[in-house]
Amino acid sequence: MRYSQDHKAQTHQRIIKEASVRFRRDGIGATGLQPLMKALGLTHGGFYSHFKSKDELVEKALQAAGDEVDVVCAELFAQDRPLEAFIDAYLSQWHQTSPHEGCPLPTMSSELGMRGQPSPTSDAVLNARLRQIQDTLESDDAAERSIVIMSTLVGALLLARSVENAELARQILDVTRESLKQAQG
Amino acid sequence: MRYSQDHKAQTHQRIIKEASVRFRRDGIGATGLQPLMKALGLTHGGFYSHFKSKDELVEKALQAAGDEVDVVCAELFAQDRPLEAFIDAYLSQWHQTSPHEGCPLPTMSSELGMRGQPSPTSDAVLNARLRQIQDTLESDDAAERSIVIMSTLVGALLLARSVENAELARQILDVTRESLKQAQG
DNA sequence: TGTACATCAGTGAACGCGCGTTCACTGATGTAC
DNA sequence: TGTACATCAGTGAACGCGCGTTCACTGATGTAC
Repeated sequence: MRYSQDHKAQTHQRIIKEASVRFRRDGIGATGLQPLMKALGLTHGGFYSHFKSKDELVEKALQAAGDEVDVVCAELFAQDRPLEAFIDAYLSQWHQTSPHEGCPLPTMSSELGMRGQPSPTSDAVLNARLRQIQDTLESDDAAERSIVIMSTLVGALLLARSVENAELARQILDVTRESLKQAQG
Repeated sequence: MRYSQDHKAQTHQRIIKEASVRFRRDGIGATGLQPLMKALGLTHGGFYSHFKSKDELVEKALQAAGDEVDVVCAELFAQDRPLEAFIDAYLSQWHQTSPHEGCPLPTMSSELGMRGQPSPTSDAVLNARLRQIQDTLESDDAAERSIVIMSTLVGALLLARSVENAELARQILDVTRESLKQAQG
């Protein structure tokens, strides 16, 4: 059945959005296209009138996750103390327990790194964050500092999420947050 | 056919060793038991006379990877400037390109975190590193510092491995390495 | 020491299942007259 | 404005495949006599 006007574009976006959630929460490999389409009230066969492969969806979903995070970060970096706001948000309890709505780097990077053909989209997401951090720093080693800060944020969130001991998880976030903020003076 | 003496124990260890390599290199989900056993010159049916499930192998393989890394780290921490030696090794080009022989945290953590039932083995691996770092620090916030250092190391390696741009990857490792070493004074 | 038997690590076919992908089809809508 | 037709988003069965797991079986070795 042919649908009205922009119906296809809407469905296209709904698929990307749901994929970006599932890839971040469950992983790329563990996310099936069949359950994904079913969750949207669609049948799996229709998938290929939107994307030519799962790989293409991965690319689009990663990009969408990046864009989503861009919006949130734009607000954070518009605040009084932008870097502190960003660090607080990145290492918040909310971010720890909401991988599906958060930064795709701690969840998807390892799988993306293991794939045969890595995509530049992952680089774009990282570079967007690096540039934002860089712009808040006055020092002449701003580029270098931004890399260290992002590495620390990504590592701390990854570890906090993977650790069984809830107290240790909390400590990783708290300690890292305070250390990074303190380093900014 | 019944094999001699400790033949079973040897096979058991060979399976664990091969799994620890593949889980770190390819990921847990992407590693099939069939190809794994075949690579050892065995048939897949025999797997279950060694382990009761893939999950049990994951646990054992993670532990084995941890033990393996423990040995390497013991040597590093026995050197003159133990923390610098550890940081240099962790963020070395060798470690970047050898996930299958390296620290299981940057490769396996995200998948372990996504599993329903996380295991304490992952915590044990992390805690082993934290304690080693802690013991080299004189400051009274050694515990906190060790957490931040490990977060940074894990994040930097993860990002360096996942990024497409080789120059950016190199920069992530170099910049983070120097920053961490400098922070030690 | 030589023979009969029990053990059990490893074999290989088979189980059901979900995966990504293909494809002939449907039928409500947009378009042309 | 009303009718005939073309479009194509979505359907749902089917494809081959590899997954984790089960199971009846094999046969070289260790053990008992």
